[in-house]
Amino acid sequence: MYTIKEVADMMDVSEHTLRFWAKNGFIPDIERDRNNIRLFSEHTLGWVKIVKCLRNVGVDLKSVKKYIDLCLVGDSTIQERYEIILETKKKALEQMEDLKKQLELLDYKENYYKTLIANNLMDKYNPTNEKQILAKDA
Amino acid sequence: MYTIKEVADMMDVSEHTLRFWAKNGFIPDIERDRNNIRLFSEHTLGWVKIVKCLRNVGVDLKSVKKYIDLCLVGDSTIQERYEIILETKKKALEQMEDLKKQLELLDYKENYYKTLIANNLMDKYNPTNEKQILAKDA
DNA sequence: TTATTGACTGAGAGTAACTCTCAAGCACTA
DNA sequence: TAGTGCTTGAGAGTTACTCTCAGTCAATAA
Repeated sequence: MYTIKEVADMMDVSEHTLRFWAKNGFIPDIERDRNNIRLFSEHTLGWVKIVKCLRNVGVDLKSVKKYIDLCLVGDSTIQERYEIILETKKKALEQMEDLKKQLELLDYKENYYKTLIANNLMDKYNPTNEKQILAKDA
Repeated sequence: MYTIKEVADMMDVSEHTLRFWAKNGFIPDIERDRNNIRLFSEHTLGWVKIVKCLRNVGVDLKSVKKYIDLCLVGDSTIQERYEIILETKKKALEQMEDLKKQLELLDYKENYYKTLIANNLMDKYNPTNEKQILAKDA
């Protein structure tokens, strides 16, 4: 059993956020000790893990709630949950592609600045490096 | 020269967001026609591109502003801008790693549900698939 | 035994970054 | 010349936290 602080450290989610998720039904089955302190079991960590995963991939809380509630309903929702997971995977893969594109631009900028610094050159007339970027994109 | 709508479509950023960015100094040098309508040049698109890139990687607006302002100052800030780009690249790569981890969990869930559906099995006692996930992680 | 330290609590205010609504202006078209 | 469609700025609303605060409780230090 873990305290909220331990879970926050382990999962890299703030205590505030964990409380917020707990209060709003994103983490079911949290036990309490005799002093009303939350105790997270391994089972409960599973909920935290999936909520964190969905949020990281950009699923909004409303949809996360829907998924959690489907889990709680039980067997009859397996197909629906499966589809949500597939949909979420698609989103995640799109984000990967997007990140890769942004990294290309960052790489380009890195080299641009590196060259400028190495050659002690100026970019007075071209603050966004626009011409180079477009030339490269074209 | 592009209208705000054209830019919004091209760059996949909403018109609202473009106006918000423009109003707050994230997109310098936007011209206007005689009816006060914004006209985006290729040069201006460069700004949109870098703002979008930084935001997508999770850089907050305050830091984006800092970078933009450094660009506007000119040559003397090249070193500092270079460091910001390096820092941002690091963040982007971390996000990649994170996304990969989330994808592993999603893959696991996908297979779990797929098997359940194929075998018409139940997950009554294990709504978060906790045991399996931990077994795999362990 | 008292005092203080530190983790925890719920309620609710504050924040970032959009996101949306609205009334108004202008230009084209039937 | 009325309507349609696109634009404008101002400002309200939304999401998902994020932080502050006053208060409870248990354990340790004096």
